[in-house]
Amino acid sequence: MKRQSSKQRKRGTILQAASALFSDRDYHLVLMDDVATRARVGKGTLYRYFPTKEALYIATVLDAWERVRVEIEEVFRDESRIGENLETMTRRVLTFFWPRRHFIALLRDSMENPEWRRAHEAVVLLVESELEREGLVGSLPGVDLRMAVELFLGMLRAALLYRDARSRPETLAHLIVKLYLDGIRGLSAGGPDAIAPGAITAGLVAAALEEPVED
Amino acid sequence: MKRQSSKQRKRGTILQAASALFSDRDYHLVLMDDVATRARVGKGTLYRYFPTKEALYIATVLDAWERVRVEIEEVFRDESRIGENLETMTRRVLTFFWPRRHFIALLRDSMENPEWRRAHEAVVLLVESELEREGLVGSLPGVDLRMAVELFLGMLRAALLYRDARSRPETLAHLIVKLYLDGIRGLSAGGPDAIAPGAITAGLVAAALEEPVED
Amino acid sequence: MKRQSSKQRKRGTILQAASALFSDRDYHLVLMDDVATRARVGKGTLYRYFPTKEALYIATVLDAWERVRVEIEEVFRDESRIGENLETMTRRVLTFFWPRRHFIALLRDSMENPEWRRAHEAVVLLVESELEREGLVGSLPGVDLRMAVELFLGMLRAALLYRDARSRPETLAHLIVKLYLDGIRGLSAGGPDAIAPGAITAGLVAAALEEPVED
Amino acid sequence: MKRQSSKQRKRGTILQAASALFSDRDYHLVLMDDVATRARVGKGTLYRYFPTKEALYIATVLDAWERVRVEIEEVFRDESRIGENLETMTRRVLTFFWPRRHFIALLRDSMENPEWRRAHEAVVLLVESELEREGLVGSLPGVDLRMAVELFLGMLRAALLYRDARSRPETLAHLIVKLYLDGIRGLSAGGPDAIAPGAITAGLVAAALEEPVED
DNA sequence: AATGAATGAGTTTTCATTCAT
DNA sequence: TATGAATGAAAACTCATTCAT
Repeated sequence: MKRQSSKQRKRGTILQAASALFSDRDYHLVLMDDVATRARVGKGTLYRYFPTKEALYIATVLDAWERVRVEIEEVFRDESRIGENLETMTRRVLTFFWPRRHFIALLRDSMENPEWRRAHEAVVLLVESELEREGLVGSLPGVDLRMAVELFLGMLRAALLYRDARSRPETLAHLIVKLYLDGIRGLSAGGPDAIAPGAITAGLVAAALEEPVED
Repeated sequence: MKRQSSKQRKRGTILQAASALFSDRDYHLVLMDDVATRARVGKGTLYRYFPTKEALYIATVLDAWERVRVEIEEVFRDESRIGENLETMTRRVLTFFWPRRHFIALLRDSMENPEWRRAHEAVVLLVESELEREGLVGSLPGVDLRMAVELFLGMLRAALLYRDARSRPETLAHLIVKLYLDGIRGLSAGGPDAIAPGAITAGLVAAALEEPVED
Repeated sequence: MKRQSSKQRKRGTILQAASALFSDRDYHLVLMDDVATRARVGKGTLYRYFPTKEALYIATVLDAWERVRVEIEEVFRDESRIGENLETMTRRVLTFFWPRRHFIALLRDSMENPEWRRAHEAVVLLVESELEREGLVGSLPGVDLRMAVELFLGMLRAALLYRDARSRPETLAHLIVKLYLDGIRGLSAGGPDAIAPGAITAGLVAAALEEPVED
Repeated sequence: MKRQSSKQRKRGTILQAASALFSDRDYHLVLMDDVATRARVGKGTLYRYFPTKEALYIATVLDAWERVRVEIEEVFRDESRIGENLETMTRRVLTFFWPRRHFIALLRDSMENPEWRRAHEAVVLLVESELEREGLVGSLPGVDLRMAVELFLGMLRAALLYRDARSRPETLAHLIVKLYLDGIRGLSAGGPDAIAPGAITAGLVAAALEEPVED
């Protein structure tokens, strides 16, 4: 059962090489030659496993999301008390990405490609379900649950991208989760007033709109 | 009101064309020909103002950051009560970027280039000083002020990237600021306990470390 | 009579700037911008005096040959005893080009352009007539006078191109002229035997010819 | 007879194509596309063997010098009587270049590039050693051996560049060598007087010096 | 099945020439 | 008449993809 076919194993090797490269530098700075060299296969072999460079890239990103999903799912499988799961997951994700700093770059443009969107969605849903299970956001007036999760993930990304030498994944995980949960609780306590949009200067909106969007 | 030299005006025209293109698609999918066509100048003219394509790109990103900084600075110039400024700023930034959705892509990898890092830093410092002025984070035990700001910006980015058709900048601004401020206040109230890192499975860390970072 | 029109003066200025540049580096490394800058005129002005870059280059080379011709002619105008004139001329030419080392580069490809060929020819004829007047080569059996002159000029070029720090124009002039005249005298003394071509290995010629000339 | 690796053979093919083109027209008039077409390889292949156009050009010139050196060395390997070798070599070089008239253009600016200078030097040394072996120039008072060789090569170049339809390599070889050797012998017979520089008009030197070198 | 040499379409960049001021 | 900003045709070079071995 565990034995992968030699084919699958080589595919994995290539994917791993591509991951390392794509998360380190921009798509167009990674040459197929580089991938082949790193994976220790001939360049032609790459094309036996992935029809184009883009296909390889897409597979790489999907694979990255999948790893995150698995990482998170594992945590959520065991039942614990509220708040505990979220922090464990956060800690785990941060720890996983800690030595793969640039790996996060692969998770960025997730909306462009339908497959990526789906992979991103899967993670969002997972976190969403957890938040709901913990009774945190379900009843918030006017708050979009999906967006609430995205905000949370946004903080995770920021933490990974802008951490400094003294940062520790555990400390950051605790910080982020506490901040987030307290914030969320504040929202639900705030009542209808909480979502009052606040007056916005008509002029500002007008200005923003009159300037041609596309240029 | 201030008359710009013809030179500055043309530079601006080119920058605007480049912005539109670079925020719509990837660097390598934007041809200098495209920029020239859009800016309605000859290709050679591009090179009179920017020595290379990369220089043009860098200038474009710097310009984007500068616009954001100006946007924010304007708000922070007038004194108001706590929370008000932050929300106004957030609303303003969101509104500014609302019709320039992909523009945010330009602000991403800000750490790669020293100039970008500096531009990013300038914005972070601005927000930081505001948070401090409002007495929000200065006294937080164990919380890195810089990181606190990055987390906030991370939510802003997420909001812009993953907003849906029903999202409104004002609503999101209110949501984010409330969540953030409540969370921050919770942290300062939490005391030393708040930053207890929480036990982390030794195995997890070990696993993360033993796996070659580079793969 | 001496007053040149302002037009002629400016033409001269441009030509001088072009000379300095073209003799220092290859044609395609000299930009019209450089010439304009050096001549302290606008780029457009260049085109009022020379229709194209190539025309400017051609004029530059012609001008260089003309300077050499004038230099030589002056010497040949006054009558002296045999050998004296040739050495004086040689000394003069070497001295003239001494500080203009690369200038000689301008005089190279003289066969390509009909005007250059004519200018080159004029100098050759001048030297030729001098050699003949001195009774040196006129009666040589089987020796092409024209070629005899070219061989002499070939040594001049070599002297200028490959001189070293210790070389002095006067010493070289003396050396070259003495070597040349003694050589020439030897030829005329040698009799018909002197020009027996010497057997050439048939194989060598064959080999040279069978290899496609154009490759 | 010696089987070259396919790699070396293709390199040779490219070099040959480049030679033909570069000796026919100026560097900048030879397009990499032309070279590729003539060598019957794809443009990319050119760059697999030579990193830049300039590198290809440099290699072409080096190759030309190398051919000449080999040509000369072969002659000098067998011992013969004085004067014989020099004429044989000259004949051989002239014969070799006879159908490759423009090829000589490749050997021109040999001082610019250190590698070229070395290649040029190698040929000079070869001839130099032959002259010395024949006891021709070693004892010349005040005559720079190196320069003596350069003068000789200067005549060779002139012969190739300015030959006409009736010229024959054997005749020219005989002429040049006789002229040269008689001249050289005259020098050694001339005694110290021979190198008296001859008075030079102070005014001329002054004029040469005062005129800005750079114009 | 695996390889890596060969390919050429596609890009950036240069610079002689023009022309509005 | 003189200028130099603007232009775009032309040229070097790259790299994903193919295919003979």
